Amino acid sequence: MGDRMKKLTIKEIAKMAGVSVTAVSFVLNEKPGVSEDTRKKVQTIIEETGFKPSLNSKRLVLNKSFNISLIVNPYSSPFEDLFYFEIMNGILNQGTKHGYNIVINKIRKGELPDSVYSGDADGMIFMQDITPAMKKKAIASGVPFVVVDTHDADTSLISVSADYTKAAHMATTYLIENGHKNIALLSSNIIPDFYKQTLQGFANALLENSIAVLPEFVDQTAYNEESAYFAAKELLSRDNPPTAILCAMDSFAIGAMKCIKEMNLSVPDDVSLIGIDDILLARYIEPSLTTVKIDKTEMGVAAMDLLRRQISGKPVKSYSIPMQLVVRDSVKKRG
Amino acid sequence: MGDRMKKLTIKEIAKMAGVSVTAVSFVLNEKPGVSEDTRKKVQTIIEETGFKPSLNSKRLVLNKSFNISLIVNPYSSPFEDLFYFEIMNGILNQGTKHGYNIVINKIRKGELPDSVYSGDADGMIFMQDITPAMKKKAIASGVPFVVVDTHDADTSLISVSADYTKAAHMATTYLIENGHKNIALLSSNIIPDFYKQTLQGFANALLENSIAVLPEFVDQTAYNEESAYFAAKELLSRDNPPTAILCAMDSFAIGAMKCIKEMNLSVPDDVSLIGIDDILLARYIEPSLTTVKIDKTEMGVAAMDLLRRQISGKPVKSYSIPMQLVVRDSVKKRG
DNA sequence: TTGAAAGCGCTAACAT
DNA sequence: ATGTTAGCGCTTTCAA
Repeated sequence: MGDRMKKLTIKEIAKMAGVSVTAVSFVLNEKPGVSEDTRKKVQTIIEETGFKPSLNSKRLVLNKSFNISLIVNPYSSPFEDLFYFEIMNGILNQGTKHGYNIVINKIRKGELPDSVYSGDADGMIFMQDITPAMKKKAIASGVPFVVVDTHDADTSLISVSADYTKAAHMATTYLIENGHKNIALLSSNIIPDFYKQTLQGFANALLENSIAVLPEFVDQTAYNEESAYFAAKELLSRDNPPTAILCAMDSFAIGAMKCIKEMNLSVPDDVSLIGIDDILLARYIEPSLTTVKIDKTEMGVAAMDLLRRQISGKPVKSYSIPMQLVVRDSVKKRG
Repeated sequence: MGDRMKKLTIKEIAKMAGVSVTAVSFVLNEKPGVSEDTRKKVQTIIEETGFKPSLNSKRLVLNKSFNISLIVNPYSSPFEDLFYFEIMNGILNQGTKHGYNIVINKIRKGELPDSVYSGDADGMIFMQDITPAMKKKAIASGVPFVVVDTHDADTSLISVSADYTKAAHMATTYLIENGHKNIALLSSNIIPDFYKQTLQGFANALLENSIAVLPEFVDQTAYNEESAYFAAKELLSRDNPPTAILCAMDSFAIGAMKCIKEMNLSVPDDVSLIGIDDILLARYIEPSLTTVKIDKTEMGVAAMDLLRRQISGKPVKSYSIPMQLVVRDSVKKRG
């Protein structure tokens, strides 16, 4: 309340409190160098007036933007968006907690957002793998960054991601434990390392249980729900079709499930399905999807923490997210 | 490329081009007042050096943040988040197009984000209705704002929203056209105006077709998927149960559908279901949900446009989003 | 412990 | 058309 006459600045506050601007600045930033007395006086005035220092000035003088640029790929399917939406929540909470604005930016024409070049980002978080060209640009920009949900084997990049080798291993083992032997893998070669990882986890689990890995049971042609639909059709049209399919992403499982139903087969009675990710939808489809849950909120939190460490010049290491099996209704125990 | 020695500033560029900083500033901002010759010279240097002016300085001198604060409610269910996610996309695209950063903020302890008070937002977009207290604070802040997806009857607020009266009317009419007479409404009284609107659209459609509005067929106790589940159970346990239910939100329909299935009834054979919103999930549940689609991306675009007009001091009027029926599989034609 | 004052990198009013 | 310069509101060095 009170007078809207004069715009409040640190100078005004100083005058009102009868002290120097330096004193006010110190109080605002909780720095030592002012007497208890002065501090009290200033605090009182600040509270009475509801003064909030201008972030813009602070930005200029400190050459810091207090912005974190969250960079998303413009071409992601709704399901992927769903996946990233949860990550965003973690980033947002953790960022706000530490005084950062989270600014959403999309990649346009293969370029980093302008704001990065205008010094308007203290750090960047890339959602999803980035191209080599983008990687180069990111490094050249000199702005600290971390990549979330990467499958890139390049260990020089700081990243937060899930270990899909482990996830695939976990899922496959669960299938085997439930009596399945004819198990297919439905994966994607769009991201080479993703394919490598899922295949490796899948194959290892099979081999550990003395089950052969058959090439005709490994499909790498999926990249979204629809392509997974056709891949599943292919897989199930064989003479000796699999009794279970490991879908490297939940969204693939959704496509596969659609296909199976349309073939008048039943999940899980005829074909069992297991996914990886645990996207929101996994609970709601029918039957609900058994999957390996990757904690996406935690991915966001971890990404933000890693970025903050980088910004303050501390050493950082990439982080791998723990995961766990979520049993629902899409896998059947076989005699 | 080039020397990282000297930090590039407008001053440096001016020196390199052999002109004044004013000239450079004019060129950067595409203002008149420089000769073609000078403009060329400056542009060349800018391109060669890849100079990007500091946004921070610009902010300070123009007393503008170039940030739009997107304020979200921290307590929203995943389905609502889904709804807002699409709106966000529209806001983001339109904002970026006009040089604004979109900063995500959550309401904490009933307070506007700090950044609003620190002059760090040129405008605010509230996702979802705001409380009267928040409304007061928003107005007092002096920062232009628009509310997206409001049901508030207060016309002094600038908002972008869907006309739920119309949506309910549309949905009910469709049910009637399909031979239904015993139709129930499943709505929410959490937001009073939302209830009023949906009820009105529902009742009008009924009355226009000479069908009585029965109080026992109007339920206002839903507010999320779970509560809708119980509300549906109540509705369907009557002696003379409805053959169709209008669910005021798709998420209610999801709860209702679960209930119906668990009662060993079929959608749509025993009970038809229609929703409003067309959230992503509506396509994926089984049976897929017939609903009234509200274009959420367009809501975001419209909100951003309204906000920009406000910021530049132009007159603005609240905007109502067009909608359309999306026929899927949850409504059955009755003899 | 205190305060004066020099910038941070821009924009724009003003003078030339 | 061009250049000079005074700020914008802070932080921080330096002197008192």
